Amino acid sequence: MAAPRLRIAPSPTGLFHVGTARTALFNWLEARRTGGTFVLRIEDTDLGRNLVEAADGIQRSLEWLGLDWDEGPYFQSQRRERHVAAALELAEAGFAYWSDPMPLAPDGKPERYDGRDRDRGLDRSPGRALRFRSPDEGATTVFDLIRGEPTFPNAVLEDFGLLKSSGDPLFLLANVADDIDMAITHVVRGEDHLSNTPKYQLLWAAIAPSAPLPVFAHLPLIVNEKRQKLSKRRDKVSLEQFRDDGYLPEVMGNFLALLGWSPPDGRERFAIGDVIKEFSLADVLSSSAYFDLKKLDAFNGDAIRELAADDLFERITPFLGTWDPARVQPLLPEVQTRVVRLDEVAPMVDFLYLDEPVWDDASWEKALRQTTGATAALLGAVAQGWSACPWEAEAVKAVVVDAGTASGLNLKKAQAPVRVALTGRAVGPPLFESAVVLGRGEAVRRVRAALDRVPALAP
RNA sequence: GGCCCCAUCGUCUAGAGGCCUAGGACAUCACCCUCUCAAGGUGGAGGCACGGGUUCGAAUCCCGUUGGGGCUGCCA
Repeated sequence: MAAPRLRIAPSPTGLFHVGTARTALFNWLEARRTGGTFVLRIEDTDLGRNLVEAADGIQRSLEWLGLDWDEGPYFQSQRRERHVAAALELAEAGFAYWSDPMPLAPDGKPERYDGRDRDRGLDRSPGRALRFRSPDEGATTVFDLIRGEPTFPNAVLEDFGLLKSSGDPLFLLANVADDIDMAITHVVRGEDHLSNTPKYQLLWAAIAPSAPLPVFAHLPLIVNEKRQKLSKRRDKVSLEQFRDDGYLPEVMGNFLALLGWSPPDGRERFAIGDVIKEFSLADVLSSSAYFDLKKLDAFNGDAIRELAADDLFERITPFLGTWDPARVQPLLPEVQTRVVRLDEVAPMVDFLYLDEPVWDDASWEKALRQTTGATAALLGAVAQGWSACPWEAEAVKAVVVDAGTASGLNLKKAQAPVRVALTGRAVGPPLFESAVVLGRGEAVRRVRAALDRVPALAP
């Protein structure tokens, strides 16, 4: 048997959908496992909805995930003539017929087509669309690696459109014609296409009766918490968004692979490249999968913690914007166990870069309560101690411990106002390491500045 | 409405008739550790939608019910 040919065929109508990413991944895995060919085809037939930058976004997203393609990108819009020619041949052969627009319903949309033009023998003319004449009898069976052999009565298939009244090709026509021309052998796509597949097969047989039909694999849908297909309108679905939020590409690939499939040995954490040999479309589950952000976060946090220091440094740099990453580098090991996403780093260490920390009043009030009337004495002692002690974490800590003891406060309480003084917040990376990185001068200055904010008449 | 698909802890899943007293992961709860917050460690709670069959034996096979979803566009 000839080497398989698979394709990912996204439409450039917006950001890259995670569902498309998962479909691309499974196509890629199957292509790589079998030594087949992975084709990228941009389905931009709907000129009105295309976004020029989206096609580029598709390619960059695939690259980001590490999914390389062997052919393409092909652009469907550039194959318009071939699609139209195929459609006209279909009309000529009686597989399709011309049809007038349907009257508008009260809601302003055209009514559902009822087959009224089937036998009118209308000519091709401006304003008329071309429709496929679906068989009235018989049934069409789809051979699906994941779902078995669903069979559809042909009578329920509507006479779907091939060409718009503008003359432009529609999805099914372009999709099938291209799959024929590109000799696609495996159509791996979302389950939402399953119901369209009998139409796909009928069209294929009409255009290229001698070409063997591809084998199908309809992947389970990725759904939201309401178990509905992920939608761009209500759900967070763009890969670009996940990238910008600081999810690691290898984690996204790993997580997406687990939606509907798992390696035979049951392990959950893996690189997609390591799982090629174990992958099998036949092992893909058939029930829909919820996209669980919590689990993605857990995976991402784990992966961040496993990063080597220099790797982490490189990955964090773009998330710091204009800030010099070298400044935070000494604190990175402490930051590493505290972030789940890369975009959490900047707000966690902003105090190192800003002239004044972002002051959180609630944190300060809480710190004052923990130290009651001793805040001023405590901060005074810390400022004095820090001015003279060796500038390393242990010594810096000892100063706070001693200052606390002198005020009758344990370290847990004593560190609170000091932390707010330095970082502006009640939570953050370990205080003493942070102080060391901040620098003696600035640290002491901030403690003194905080001293001025202690209420004169403490409760 | 019609057609099609689906159904194991809250979630992702393991499970292809006896290995199941249903395993793992995330989430959750408790405890330990602890300068905040994390991380880490230990332990706990939690599921085969329901009803019929088939079988010596069913989470696994069959039928039905219920529930959920998809498609039904001159979108893809």
